[in-house]
Amino acid sequence: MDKSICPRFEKAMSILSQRWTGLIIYQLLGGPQRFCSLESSIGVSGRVLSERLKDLENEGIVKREVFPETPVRIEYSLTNKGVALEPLMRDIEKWSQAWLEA
Amino acid sequence: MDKSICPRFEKAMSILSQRWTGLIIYQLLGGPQRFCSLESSIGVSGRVLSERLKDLENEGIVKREVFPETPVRIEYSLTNKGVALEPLMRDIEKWSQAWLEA
DNA sequence: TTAGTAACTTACTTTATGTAAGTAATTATA
DNA sequence: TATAATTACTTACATAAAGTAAGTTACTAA
Repeated sequence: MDKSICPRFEKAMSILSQRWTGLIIYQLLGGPQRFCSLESSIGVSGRVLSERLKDLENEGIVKREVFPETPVRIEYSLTNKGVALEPLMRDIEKWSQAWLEA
Repeated sequence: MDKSICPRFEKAMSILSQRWTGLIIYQLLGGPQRFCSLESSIGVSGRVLSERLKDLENEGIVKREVFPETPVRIEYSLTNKGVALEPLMRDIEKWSQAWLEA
C-alpha cells in the first residue's frame, strides 16, 4: 500500500500533533498573550513553550511582537493562517463536549 | 491566570496530539484496515502503532475485530465516537489545502 | 524444508519533554 | 541601598516517548 496520504495533510498533522501546539493556538484565539500567561494557563514548561512558539512563528501561524515600553512587553498572537485554524478548534471543542465525560 | 481551559477540551487535545493518532483516525475514515496496512500507509513503527491502537481502543475511538478465518484476520475500524471526528479531519484537510505549500 | 506474511512483543538507541536553576533587564519593597 | 520579584528566556541534566531491529507465534506457499 505505502504512503497514499496527501503530503500537505501530513504536514498539517505533524504541526498540530506536536504536544502543546493545539492548546497554544486555542489560547491565542482568545487574543494576544504574553509568554508567562501562556506558560501558566496551559501548564507547559518554559523550555518547550519557547521551542513551540519559535516553530509556530517559523510556520507563519504565530506572530511575535515586541513593544518597547519599560519594561518591554512581548506579545504572541495568531496570524491569518493561525486564525484559520479556528473552525478546527471549535470542532474539537464540540467533539469533546459530545463524547468525553466531565 | 492558571488553567482556565476546559478539562474535556484538554483531554481531547491530549488524545489528538499524540503522534500518529490523527493519521490513524484519518486512515480509518476510509474504512476498516489491518495492522500491516496501517503500518505501511502511514509509516509508523509497529511498536508505536500497537501502542496507539490499544490507547484508541481504550478511549472507545477504535474497534478491534478478530475474524477467525485461516489465517486469522484482524481489522481495526472507527466506532461512532471515532467517526464523529470526521468533521475535524476535514477541517485539517481544508486548512492544509488553503495554507500549506505543495 | 525453506521462505514468507500477519500481528505483534522485546531489547536497545535516539529524540523529545520535563525539571530546576541561571541570566539579563527592570521594578518594587524593606 | 540591598533584597526580592517579574518577564522572557536559555542551559544542563533526568526521564519519558518514539524509532530500529530482531524475535515470536501461527499459518501458507513454493
